[in-house]
Amino acid sequence: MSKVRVRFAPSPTGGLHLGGVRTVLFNYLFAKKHDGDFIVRIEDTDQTRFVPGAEEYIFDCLKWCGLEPDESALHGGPHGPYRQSERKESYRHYAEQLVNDGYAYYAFDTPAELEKMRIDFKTTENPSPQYDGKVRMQMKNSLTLHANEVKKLLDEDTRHVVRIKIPPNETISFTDMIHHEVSFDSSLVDDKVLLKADGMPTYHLAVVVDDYLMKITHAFRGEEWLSSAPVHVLLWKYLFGLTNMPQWAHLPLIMGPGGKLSKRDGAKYGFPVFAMNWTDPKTNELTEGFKERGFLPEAFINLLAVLGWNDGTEQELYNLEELIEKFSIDRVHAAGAKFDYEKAKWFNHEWIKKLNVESLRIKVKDLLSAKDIIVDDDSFLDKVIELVKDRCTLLPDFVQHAGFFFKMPVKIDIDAVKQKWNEEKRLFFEEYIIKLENFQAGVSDWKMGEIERVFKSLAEEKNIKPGELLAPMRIMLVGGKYGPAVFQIAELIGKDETIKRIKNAMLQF
RNA sequence: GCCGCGUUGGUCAAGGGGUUAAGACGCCUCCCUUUCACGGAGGAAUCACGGGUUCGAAUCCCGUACGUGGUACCA
Repeated sequence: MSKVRVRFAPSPTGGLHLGGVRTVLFNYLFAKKHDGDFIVRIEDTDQTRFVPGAEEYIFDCLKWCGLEPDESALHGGPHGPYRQSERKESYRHYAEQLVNDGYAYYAFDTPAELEKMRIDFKTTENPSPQYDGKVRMQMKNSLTLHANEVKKLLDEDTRHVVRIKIPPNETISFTDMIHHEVSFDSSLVDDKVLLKADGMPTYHLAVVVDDYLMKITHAFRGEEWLSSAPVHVLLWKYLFGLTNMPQWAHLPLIMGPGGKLSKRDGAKYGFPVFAMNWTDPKTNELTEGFKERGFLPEAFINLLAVLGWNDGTEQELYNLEELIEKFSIDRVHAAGAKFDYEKAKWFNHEWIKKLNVESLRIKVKDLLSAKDIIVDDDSFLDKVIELVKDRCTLLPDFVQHAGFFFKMPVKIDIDAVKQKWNEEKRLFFEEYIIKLENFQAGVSDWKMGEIERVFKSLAEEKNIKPGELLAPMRIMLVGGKYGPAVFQIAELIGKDETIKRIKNAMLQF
């Protein structure tokens, strides 16, 4: 029985964006679902495109998402190597085999000559002429030149490329797992470059050769590749046989609010487009990632999975195990989807509520300490997290909602109190402080119910509505109009701290 | 321009000949809450258009429009 083997080929040109992560995710889910191998092919050859640090970055992202490739496969597994640079020799071999078999040819045209062709053949009906069956016989290649001349040029090491010779008037069709039957008229496909002048393969050659050598059975990639699929199908036919070709799945594109989701200027959307922070080594420009924005990996994976896929039920929240169990390629949409950041935040909120305290503790602690809020008692932190997590959408929200339990608020929303502040209320709080000071030092006495009872009876005595006093009390303790019940906060931060905060705040009113 | 792929509320979507066309996000109203949330109950809002086929079309077919991708010695 042949085992399922899928591979993800990270594009080394920049950060790992939403579409990229979803492609990996679907690869991963499919592999795990069928108990197969999930491996990575690294395109590290092309000097002009490979960006230093990109490989490590991609693995960091995959690790964060919990989608790491199978180790054994990565490091010298049975069908390695997985680095394109380590296969350099074989691409030339296959390219030459194609030429010898008459399926490809050497082309000696210079960039200037190509440019000239594009101008000469340009018409209104055909604004961008291709190097194809209609023009190839008028170009400088091994089809038009005499054999001797070709040999001479080759011997002289003349710069040349290898191009595939697309046959005329054929219908090239294949079955895509998502789009089903897809077909192309070969006369409309151009003679794509297979081997570049520097000896490096283009994606077209590399992907076919690698998939064959790596024994890939199913290939998932973005829909932007659908147009070049006929070239790949032909290469499979010429090189390894159509029966060995992997099953294709061209995944729908993820779109931004105004159209296609661009990797660049993710800032204009107001939400991240990369999994993790990415610094462009050329420009040193930093693009914020979902991780740093405060997303949980569980939520990130979840929201991406249901963008273009659903299991037919009303379930929307899935963990990785459930996704593996429920995933089915048949239920992946053919249509592209617009990314909705509001819904993305909802997923994160749901996951924060769903996750237990242990999973949140370290993340919250790090966030707080980054704001100089020191947590020395983990069990106290746990209580606080449990208390406030329902009101946190993004992880950094914990700073606002949990910070005041550990540190007196630096900024107090004075304006919210000032207009309604008066001498009566001042008197109330002065007396309340005295009452609070009378609480026994023993912890058992300092309970929210008791603190509240004292508050209310004093308010009644002073003939002030408790509602009038609760708002200032809250602002004194937390700094703003948010957070859990006031007296619960008072209980948690303790007697001394409560009194200290009331005193401190009154000075400012 | 040509080629490919697509089109159910603002967004994600279920539904694949007969449904009052699910559900979720967002938005609005109300309840709960002497804050902010959570939670609960409601509400507004959809089958791109035109032709067929059929007793019957969101669903099948053909056009058109629109969107999107490709049209590189980028992936």
